[in-house]
Amino acid sequence: MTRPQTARKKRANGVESRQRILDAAVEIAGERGYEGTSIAAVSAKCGLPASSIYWHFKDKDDLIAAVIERSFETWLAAVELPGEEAGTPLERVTAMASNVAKSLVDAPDFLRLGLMLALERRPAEPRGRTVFLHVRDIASQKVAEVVRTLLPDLDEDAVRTLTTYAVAGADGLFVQREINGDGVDLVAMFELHAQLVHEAATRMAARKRG
Amino acid sequence: MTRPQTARKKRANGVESRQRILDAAVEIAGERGYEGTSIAAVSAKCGLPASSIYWHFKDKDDLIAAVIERSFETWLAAVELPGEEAGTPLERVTAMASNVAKSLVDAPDFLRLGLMLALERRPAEPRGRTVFLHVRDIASQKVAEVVRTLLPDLDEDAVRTLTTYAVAGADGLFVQREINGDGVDLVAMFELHAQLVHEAATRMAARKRG
DNA sequence: TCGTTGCTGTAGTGCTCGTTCCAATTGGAA
DNA sequence: TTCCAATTGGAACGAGCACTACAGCAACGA
Repeated sequence: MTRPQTARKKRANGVESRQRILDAAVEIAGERGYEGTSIAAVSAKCGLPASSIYWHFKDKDDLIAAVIERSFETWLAAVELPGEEAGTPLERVTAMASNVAKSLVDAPDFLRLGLMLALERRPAEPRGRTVFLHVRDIASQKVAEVVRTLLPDLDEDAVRTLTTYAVAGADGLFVQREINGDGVDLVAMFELHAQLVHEAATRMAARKRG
Repeated sequence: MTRPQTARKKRANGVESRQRILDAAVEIAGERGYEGTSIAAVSAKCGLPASSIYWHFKDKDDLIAAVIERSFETWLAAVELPGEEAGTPLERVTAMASNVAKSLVDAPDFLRLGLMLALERRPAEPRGRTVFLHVRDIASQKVAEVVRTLLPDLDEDAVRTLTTYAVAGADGLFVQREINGDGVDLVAMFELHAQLVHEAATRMAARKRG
């Protein structure tokens, strides 16, 4: 292994081990879902014994929740509405959609695991599911805020409808790409989606004014 | 193997038992996914011992595949494009979307389980996943056929893009409803979706002609 | 030098899983 | 009646699961 014989790490491995466990867990959980993620598999992939995993995390539930939390933070950073200097509202929202698409292509594990957790209806809901629904809510509110910023005329009902539709389209296009692979140009589809949502939004705003 | 087959009485329970097993399995698998569906749970729910399940189905994989197959048939029957007497193309496609939405509200287990299977990436792919991807492909082709019927001018590239987008929207809206519950009016959202897709389609057709 | 803290390594625990084996039961065919 | 095939019932299997108990060891503060 990569254990430096000179100048041993300060303390043991603490922080780094935690990261290694999370790295292994996000990969396995992103592929196999909650039940499919065994502690033994995570242990094998990160090279640390099960007892280390249980030293860092309370139980499997806690581990999965931490996986969701960490990968959401990474992912959220990639999703920002470009500033006004980036052009017209349509151009800005299209650029944002394009960024979301790229981040989903680069790191699909987060959303794949999240959707699997969200779809399951187990009697005792895992904490990971709750965490995902929470961070997903944050993302939704961000989308709603973007809609309000770009089209201040819209009433809250329209904002809610558009937000639901926008997020649903993102989920659905992601799923399509997961299923059909590279046959789906996710960036192009997201840009089309942004365009259609923008169109629907302006029409709703016009109808309200008219 | 020529058997008289004269309105024979059910020997033991044969066909009915098979249905009972499938009924129990579709419910559990729709809630808990592949790994979460244990033979013991199915056995408990349908009241038949595990050995009966293994008499009717080769193994767990075979059972899940049969679940997908049967529920797809039920579901597909609900999805037809209304005939020309139903009005304009937009009205017809909107009505079709509305029907799909209703069928998903009534029987969400099929798509929920299918999406869970589709998202998982296990080393040895379960047959249920293959079956779902196959029946999903059938549904997609049906959508493509509807697009071609209503707008014969479109080239195949546009048809493919529109089909992908239409199916993705359906998946995404379904997921939204699974997550947010009755807060999402699935029928209304599907009708909005149909409208936007129709709009995009006519614009694509016009751009080609122009 | 000593004790404490932080983490790793080994070797389990009891439980549930998918699956199998085989002995009953049951109703029609001979 | 006897036989057979279609089912059911029950018990057991080895494997893998989440999780734990506990000893060992490296680095610090004292």
